Amino acid sequence: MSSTNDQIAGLFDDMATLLQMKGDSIFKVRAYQRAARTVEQLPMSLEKAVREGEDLKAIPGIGDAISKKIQEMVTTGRVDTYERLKSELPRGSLTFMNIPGVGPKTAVLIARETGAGTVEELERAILQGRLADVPRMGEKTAQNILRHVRRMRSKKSRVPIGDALPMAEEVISQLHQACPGLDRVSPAGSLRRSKETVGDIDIMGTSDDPDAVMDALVGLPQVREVLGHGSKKSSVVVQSGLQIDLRMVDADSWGAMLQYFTGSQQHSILLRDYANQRGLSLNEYGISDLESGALEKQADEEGFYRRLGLPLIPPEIREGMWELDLAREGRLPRLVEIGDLRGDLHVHSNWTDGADSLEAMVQAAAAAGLEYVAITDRSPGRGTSAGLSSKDLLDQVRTLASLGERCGIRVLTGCEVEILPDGSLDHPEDVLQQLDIVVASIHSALGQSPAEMTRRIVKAMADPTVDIVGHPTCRMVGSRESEGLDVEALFAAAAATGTAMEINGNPNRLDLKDSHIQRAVDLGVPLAIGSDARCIADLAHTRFGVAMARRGWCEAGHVLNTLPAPDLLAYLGTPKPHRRSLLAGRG
DNA sequence: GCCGTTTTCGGCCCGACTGTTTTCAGTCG
Repeated sequence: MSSTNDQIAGLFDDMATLLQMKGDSIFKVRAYQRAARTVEQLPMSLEKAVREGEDLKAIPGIGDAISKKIQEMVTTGRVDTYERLKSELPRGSLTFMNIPGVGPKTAVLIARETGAGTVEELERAILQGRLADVPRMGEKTAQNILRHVRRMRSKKSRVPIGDALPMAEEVISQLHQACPGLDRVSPAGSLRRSKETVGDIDIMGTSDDPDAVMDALVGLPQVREVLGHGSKKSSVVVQSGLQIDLRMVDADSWGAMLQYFTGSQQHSILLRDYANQRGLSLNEYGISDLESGALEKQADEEGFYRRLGLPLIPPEIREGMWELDLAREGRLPRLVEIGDLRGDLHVHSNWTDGADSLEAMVQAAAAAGLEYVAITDRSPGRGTSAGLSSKDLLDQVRTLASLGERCGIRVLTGCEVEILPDGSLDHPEDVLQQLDIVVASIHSALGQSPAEMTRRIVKAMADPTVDIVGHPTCRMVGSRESEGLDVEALFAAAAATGTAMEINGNPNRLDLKDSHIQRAVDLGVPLAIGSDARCIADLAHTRFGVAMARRGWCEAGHVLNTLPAPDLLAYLGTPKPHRRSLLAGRG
């Protein structure tokens, strides 16, 4: 029997809900919710941790009872308490919790009183007027539920950051154009924390004339529906189906507001608890003294944390894990920034499946201020997309010789070589040896078992010519997860052989993902942030790679392409097992 | 159910909004 961390997190979320439906202690409910959030983000597999007898109680928010339930889930595939709780409540209760505005109390009430077990049955009950008759309901509530059920159907669930961030940036730029009085403005919520997908877009701003900004938002051409239009908060749905919430706040509370609406909720709970212990109380306007009740407004976020005796905690790690403990001890890492990247180590051209020429890509990389760029076109592979034969690759190497000088950037010759199903590489060793850098990746035979995949990648890492494993887990955001792949084994091999793992910035991949990056950092695995660009515009995808790296607590010193060009070349010129010391200790 | 520079017991984040209420429960972020 096996259970993934996500399944265990889902179980704890459901348990929290069921306990709440039963009217159990809200603190017990919150304990399960916290455990769910923690498990979801854990950098290592709980199943493996249980098998190896590790102490789960060292994990924040996991104590005696929950640790036993994790063991039960991993060893038997089910948790008795959960099954029992579920059987005590009416069918449909958990389902109705997915309807916005319907919480545990309402979900049980409508399941019990209407007898509905599915959303379709509930919809029929509402149309027949059977919900409005239920005590504590009413016509208005019934119609609201109906509206939400119908909107739920047309709304897509979560949107990748690669779509959401540009959309938010466009809206912000449109608002600036329309409203000269718009002063501060920033994304908040999960978008500001750079989660790989977001449920909606939160934007906050300050202005002398907030109404004008709100009017501008609801009047934007891409707005499909206006859900709310006030002077403090407005909500719209844009063409793509994504919801955008805009809040206009007073400038003197900007810091407290931004902190509050950035979350995460778990981070807020821990921070407020921390403040309470120091005689302070936090809300979205500022910080008040518990005794006197006097409120100090906070105009900027740094001051907000400083008032609590803490350094500014970067939004990307505000997830209620270890960030508060480390902040208190002054041991927060200095997370890698986009400006730390000196080059891009994964770029394609129209010699294979890219859209732009070698020269155009190199020029664009130079214009972006990079010191170096590696051209890494695909090998023939077994797939349909045309890769470069070994002969064409060597032609490309000769073509590149003069290009860098003309464009004012160091050009590294390279390739993205396919790791064949047996773990061998798709170019002969003597060809690969002539390149500055080799990225080895998998695009074919994805149907192999996770164990075969693991062996295949580990074998490729043993090859002395392989510098980086590209998109190492072959995941695709929202559609294909790397379940079963032995990431621990990959990282162990990477550390042992001195092979770097890529953080692929293509927003459809984001591979490694945040929790894997965190684990890689812990294990001292070298990392490389690459755009995997296929056209000039894609070069900017490194910013998504950096965002994921930051969520993975990654510092500049962990990342290969923060090295200046001469240091990187010296690194690549050193035999793999001896490279580690050249990167370690930086940043 | 978790947790401890006041504690192994007694605490546990905070405010806004909504609808159905005669003073508040439920939901959300």
